[in-house]
Amino acid sequence: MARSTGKKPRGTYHHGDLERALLEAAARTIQAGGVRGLTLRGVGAAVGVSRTALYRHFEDKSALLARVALEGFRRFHAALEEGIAKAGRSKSGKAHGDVIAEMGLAYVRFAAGNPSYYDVMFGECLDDWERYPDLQEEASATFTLLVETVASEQARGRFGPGNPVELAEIIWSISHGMVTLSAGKHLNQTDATIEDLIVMSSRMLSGAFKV
Amino acid sequence: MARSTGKKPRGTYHHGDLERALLEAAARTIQAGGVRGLTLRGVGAAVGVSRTALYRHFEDKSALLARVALEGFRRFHAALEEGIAKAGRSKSGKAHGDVIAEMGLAYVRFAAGNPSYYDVMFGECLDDWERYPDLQEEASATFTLLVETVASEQARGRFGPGNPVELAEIIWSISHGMVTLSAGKHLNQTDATIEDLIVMSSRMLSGAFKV
DNA sequence: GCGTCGATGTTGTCAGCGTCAACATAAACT
DNA sequence: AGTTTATGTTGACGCTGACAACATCGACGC
Repeated sequence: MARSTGKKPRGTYHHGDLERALLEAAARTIQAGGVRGLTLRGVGAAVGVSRTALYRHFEDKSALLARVALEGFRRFHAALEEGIAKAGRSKSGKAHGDVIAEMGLAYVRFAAGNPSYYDVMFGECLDDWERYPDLQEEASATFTLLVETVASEQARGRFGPGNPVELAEIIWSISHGMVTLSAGKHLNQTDATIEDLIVMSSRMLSGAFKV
Repeated sequence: MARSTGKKPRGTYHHGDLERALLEAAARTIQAGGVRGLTLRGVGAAVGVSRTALYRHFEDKSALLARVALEGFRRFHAALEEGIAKAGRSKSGKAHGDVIAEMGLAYVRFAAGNPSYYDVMFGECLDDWERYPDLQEEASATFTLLVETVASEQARGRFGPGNPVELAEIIWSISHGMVTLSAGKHLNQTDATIEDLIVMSSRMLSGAFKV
C-alpha cells in the first residue's frame, strides 16, 4: 500500500500527490451530482482516504472548491482563446470569421460541455472570492481576453465604437445570462438553440453602429 | 398566549395564519443572511414557534423557498409592468419613452432592490421546478410580458424584426447576466453602472435593424 | 353540554454534514 | 539511530433537515 519506491518525484508522502487526486475526485463528484452533492466525506472515500485527510492540503471545503474553480477558469480561458484563434484563422480564407460570435460560441459551448466547472466558477458556492487571489487573477485575465478581442475587432473596423470594457461586459452578460437561464430550463420557449441566440446577438451588437 | 378570542376570521387555529407569518419570516431571514442563512429552526424561532411547526404548512424546506420565490415573481412581474407602463406614459409627452430600456431598467432595479428575492427566484437553491407548477406559471407569465412588450414595440416600428420570443430571450439574458455578474462582483472594471449598460444594450439592440 | 375527531404544534430522535483536537504513522533529515 | 515534521486517522461537537410519536385545541355531531 505504501509506495515507498522512489518512483514519484520529491514531495510524495504516504499517498503520493493526494492533493491532485482529491482535486480530480472533487471535479468528478461535482460532475456526477452537482456542487450540492460534493461532500468532504465523499471525496475522501472516492480517493480511499479518510474524511479529514483533505485538511492537510486545503484549508476547508471552500478552498477545495476554489481550486476546482481555478482549474475551470484555466480550461475556460484556453477554450475562449482557441475559439478566437479559430475565427481569426478562418478570416483569411472563408467569409465567416466573425470573431465576436465565435468567442461567444466558445463561451456557451464550454459551459454546456462543462456545466459542473461552470457552476463552481460562477455559482454561489464560493462566498468570498477575496480569499483566493489566484482565482481572481485567472478570472480577470479571462475577462481581459474578452476586452482585448473587442478592442481588436474595433481596430479592424468590424465592431462599433464605444468603451471596449463596457462592450465586453455586455457581451459577457449576454453569454452568462444565456448559459445560466438555459441551465435553469428557462430558455425552452423557442426552437432556437442557445448557439443561435449567440449568433443573433453578436450580429445585432456588431451591426449596431455599422451604419 | 392562546388567542381564543374570535377576532380572526375562520380558519385561524392555534397561531392564526402561521403560514403567512412563516413566509414573511423566511423572506426577512433571507434578506438578512442570504439563502444559505435560512434555517427551519431559525424561521421557526423568528415566529416564536417550534422548529417543525412549518411542516404542517409546507412539505419541506424547498417548498417554503418555492413559496418565497413565487412571492418574488409576483412582485417582479408587477415591477416590470410598472416600468413598461411608465415608459408608455412618458411616450406621448417626453421624447424618451424607450419602453425596452425602461423595462430593462425596471428589471435590474428590482434585482438590486430585492437581491434576496432574486436569488431565491433564479439561484440554485430550488432544484426541481417541476414540483411547483404555480411558480412555473408565474415565471412564464412574467416572461410572456417581456415577449409581448417586444412584439408591441416591433408593431410600433420601434424595434427591429425577428422572432419576438428569441429577442425577448436575448434581452432577458442580458439583464439576468448583468444582475448575476454584478452580484458576483464581476462587473466592477469600469465606471459604468449596470443601468448605464442596460441603456447601452437597449440602444444597440433596437438600433440594430433600424437602417 | 359533551365527546369525538381532525387540524395544528411540540418533543425526541436520527443520519449526515463541516470542522477541530488528539492521536498515529511514516518519511526526511541530522 | 533518533528526532522532527509532514501526512493521515479517529473521536467528538454543533449544526442541519427530516421523520415519528405525542400533545393540544378548535370544530362539529349528538
